[in-house]
Amino acid sequence: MVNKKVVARLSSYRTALLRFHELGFVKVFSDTLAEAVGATSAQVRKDFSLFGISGNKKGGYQTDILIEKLQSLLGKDRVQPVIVVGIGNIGTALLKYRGFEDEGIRIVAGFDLDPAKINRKLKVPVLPADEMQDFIREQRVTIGIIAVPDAAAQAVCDTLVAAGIRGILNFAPIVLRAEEGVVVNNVNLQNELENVIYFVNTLAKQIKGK
Amino acid sequence: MVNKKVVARLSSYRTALLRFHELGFVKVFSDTLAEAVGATSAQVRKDFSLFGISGNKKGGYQTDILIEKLQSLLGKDRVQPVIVVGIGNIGTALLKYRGFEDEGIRIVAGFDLDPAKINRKLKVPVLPADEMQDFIREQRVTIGIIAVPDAAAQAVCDTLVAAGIRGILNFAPIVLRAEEGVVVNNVNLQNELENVIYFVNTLAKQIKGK
DNA sequence: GGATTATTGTGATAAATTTCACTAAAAACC
DNA sequence: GGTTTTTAGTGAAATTTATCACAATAATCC
Repeated sequence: MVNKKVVARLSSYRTALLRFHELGFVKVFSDTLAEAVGATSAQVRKDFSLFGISGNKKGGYQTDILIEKLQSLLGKDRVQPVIVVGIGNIGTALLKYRGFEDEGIRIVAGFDLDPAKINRKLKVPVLPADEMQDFIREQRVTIGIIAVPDAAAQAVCDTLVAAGIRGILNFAPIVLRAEEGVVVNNVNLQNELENVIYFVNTLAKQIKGK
Repeated sequence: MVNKKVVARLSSYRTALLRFHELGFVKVFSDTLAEAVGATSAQVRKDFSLFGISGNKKGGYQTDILIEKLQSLLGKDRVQPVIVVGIGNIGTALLKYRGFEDEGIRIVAGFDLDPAKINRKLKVPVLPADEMQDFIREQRVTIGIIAVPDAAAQAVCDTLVAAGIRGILNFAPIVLRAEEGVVVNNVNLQNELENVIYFVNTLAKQIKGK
């Protein structure tokens, strides 16, 4: 069954494959790829099998074809417009990050309540929050990133969904409630850091899972 | 068995509990907490049981005591000094984020190769990369955040570990190799966003897992 | 062209994680 | 003080996820 973890591995395979391709690898084997992403070769093959991707007995997978298939699965064959709500520290980092452009992701605008943050002249403009819904509808944006304080996150989520957003990457440390059919993925950087601290303090070796 | 996922839930329980405490909740029940973090009540109890945390039949858990125990488990009873390597977009966001201070995490310095980024006058100074090892040793820092380009990440990792770093939060999209006993936690924001895009494109409802 | 080798694809198995469902105990009620 | 109610704690069961191990097959070698 396709779940978050498998899709995350798909992304990792793709990233690794782009490197291999750059290095001139015409074909790649499941165990090479496995090593590159920290998985087992059987898992790589099982994952591919799940998405109907097949290779060649003895010949491995042809790098460019494989990349092509992953691109398609991950929605890279068209540019995905994304907005960022909350132009604080993380929001700003995401707005400024130029690497997304090469990856089929275009941050098209940021939104904030604070008038001091508004700037329409930027390559990626920062607009007032009250223009957000119209913008989403007009530009047909379906993906949003929430990077506002936790107290505001649910309201922002509701507004986004009402305007047509179907997928949310949420950095606020709360569980967002959204109607069926809306994808919510939570990232909590403080939790991630606390995880490291926990395992360092308990002298564990490698973090299991993820 | 204690794994990354359980510890992540521990962090989430703690965050939710702080809110409950602020709202004046003296005690809290497993299903209240479960709802707040998007888990089941049985899971909350199992998790607590794993860490030897117990409540009261019918009475739930006393909020302040529970918070105290989680604080201790997550290393909040002493301030954890952390350094950030790579003062790009994410690195800058982490350096500037003031919220860590209240959470027992102190970003004590940033490091970068680019002389233009160096600034010793800041509240959190940004120092040249070649001062990093001495700094780590002198300040006895054990946790590091890697926010450098992927090509540089492994070298930074090696340097950090050689200087005494025991835990790494890695934002570079590669698998870091580190000796046994060094904790590595990988966060890949592009993957997280691609995950949302995938599930939106395949019309899925809620992301399973995580 | 037959034998050998390397690698995929996958059913079976194992391991990990979560949920179920029930017991026990404490509190509240009458 | 007994009865009822509520919730923790936890073995057992179910589900999910990952690994194993081997058959099938294509390339290579001799």
